[in-house]
Amino acid sequence: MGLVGTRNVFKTTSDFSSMTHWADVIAEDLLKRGDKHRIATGITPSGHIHFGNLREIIIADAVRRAVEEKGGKAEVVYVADTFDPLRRRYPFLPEEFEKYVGMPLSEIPDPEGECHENYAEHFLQPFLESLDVLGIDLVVKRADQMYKSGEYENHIRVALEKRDKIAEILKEVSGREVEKDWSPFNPLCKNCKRINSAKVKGFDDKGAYYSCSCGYEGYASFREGKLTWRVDWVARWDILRITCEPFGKDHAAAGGSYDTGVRIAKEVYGFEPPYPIVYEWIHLKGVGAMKSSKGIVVPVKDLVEALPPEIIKYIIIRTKPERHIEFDPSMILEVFDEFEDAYRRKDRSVQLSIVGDVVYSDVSFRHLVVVGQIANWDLEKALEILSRTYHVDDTVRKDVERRLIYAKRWLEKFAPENLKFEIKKEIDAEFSEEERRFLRTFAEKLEENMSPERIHQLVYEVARELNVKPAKAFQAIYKAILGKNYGPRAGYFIKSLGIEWVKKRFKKV
RNA sequence: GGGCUCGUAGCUCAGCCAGGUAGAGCGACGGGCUUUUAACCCGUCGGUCGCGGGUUCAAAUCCCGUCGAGCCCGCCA
Repeated sequence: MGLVGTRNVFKTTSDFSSMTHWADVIAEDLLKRGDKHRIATGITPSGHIHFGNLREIIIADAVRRAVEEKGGKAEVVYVADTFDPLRRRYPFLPEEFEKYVGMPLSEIPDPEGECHENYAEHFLQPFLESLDVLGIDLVVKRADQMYKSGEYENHIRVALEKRDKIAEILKEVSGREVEKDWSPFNPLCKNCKRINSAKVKGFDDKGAYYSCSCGYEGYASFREGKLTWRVDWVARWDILRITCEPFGKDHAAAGGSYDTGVRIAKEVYGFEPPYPIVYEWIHLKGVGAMKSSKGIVVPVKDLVEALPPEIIKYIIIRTKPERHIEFDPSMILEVFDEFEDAYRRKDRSVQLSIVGDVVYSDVSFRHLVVVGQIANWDLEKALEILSRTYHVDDTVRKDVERRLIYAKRWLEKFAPENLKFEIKKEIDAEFSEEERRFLRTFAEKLEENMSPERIHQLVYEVARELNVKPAKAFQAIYKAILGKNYGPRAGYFIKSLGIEWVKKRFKKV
């Protein structure tokens, strides 16, 4: 079977929209070039890694899956730019961090105490844990370790030897002339520990002589410094044998780092640059693009705690990379609806989003939010409630067990207030004579075996009988149970609470 | 100055790559049932496909131009 068989399977499913999914289009393109691929991603851990950053990784993962499903081999590599200098003291950093500006992130202490080995790890670790939850398999490389272990040595030497050629390309492509004493290699100063302040004065085949703005003059081996970004990126492609890389549109601008990278790859190092996937930014509704530097951010960690992984991935995968995403945390419930609907249609974006062997039942997330609150988040209780309206089999049980937790966290973190309720232990409201009469009569007529629909109907019947407005009747019911005058659909709600309990409660008013 | 993306129903978007005279969801409106956790069902309304040219028997779709919106070109994805 192999390739052709696999391909046909997905033809039929994705044909629902009569359009091939972007990840499949890219995968097909890649497979025309070869059947083994390595997809690179890279994020600088200079601050909280956020939802916007995540887009790059999820795109890479989706493409990897598409390539594999079509019979190719692929893996995702994540290079953390841990050797980049701290550009400036960000607003979230303590004042004393001023002194670390210019030093590599891997050489600076954890900004929040001793919890991690260094600055970079502090932001990197939680992100990597989140990726694990998202079911994204990748090879993690840390730039500082790559440099320190000598993986870059040859490429640094070549860059220094061909310094003029690189300068020429930079000028031709970007239109910017580099300074006379420019060098593609930035030594790490032994004295001030900064990686962006030393000028290269000369080099041999093991290292470079430099003079730093701090006054120090010395010699750095090719393991004690890094290449400037535009060259670093290209060297990385070559060292790691990268065939494909998603990157933000900033790098894609004409004369930007991808453009110069293409020429440096071909003319300096002599290899074919990777297949580019340019993607747009994720905007926070009403706020603008997410920027670590501006503090406009939804940290990946928060997201992963409150939303099932497939939903997070779906938000990104259903949208073509080149389109920007308007992310509105308050509207997430609609995304759940859409996802559940797409799940039933076996939508391609859903296939690419699902982690492992997760199977959905017919219980909607919306429903779980209500049931969970009634059951006070107790799984068995929730299942018991559900069993009144669903056939609870193993699939439902397993699904509810997993998603109930998310329903709870989502409710706490993102849900609008009007979806939240709490069953009062004791009646906690004032009632008019009319309301009392209604509740008592209603309680008397309520019978154990009534269906939710029947109960709902009964509200109207009793209200009519007593000449009470239905709206008043419902309000009385919610006041007696929740202490508010609105709540979940009454019939179903009462059934879920247990007829006996409700009868008793209403008689007490 | 250069580049990218977008402009299709009130809103969010699909359709464009491989042209065949417009789709979905939501909303609105009407009804099923005289508000009940964004309840469900049925139905209706709703678009000069930003604008102007060109190619074609045929253009939302291809080409050229133009306007508008957003964004990127200091290593901020």
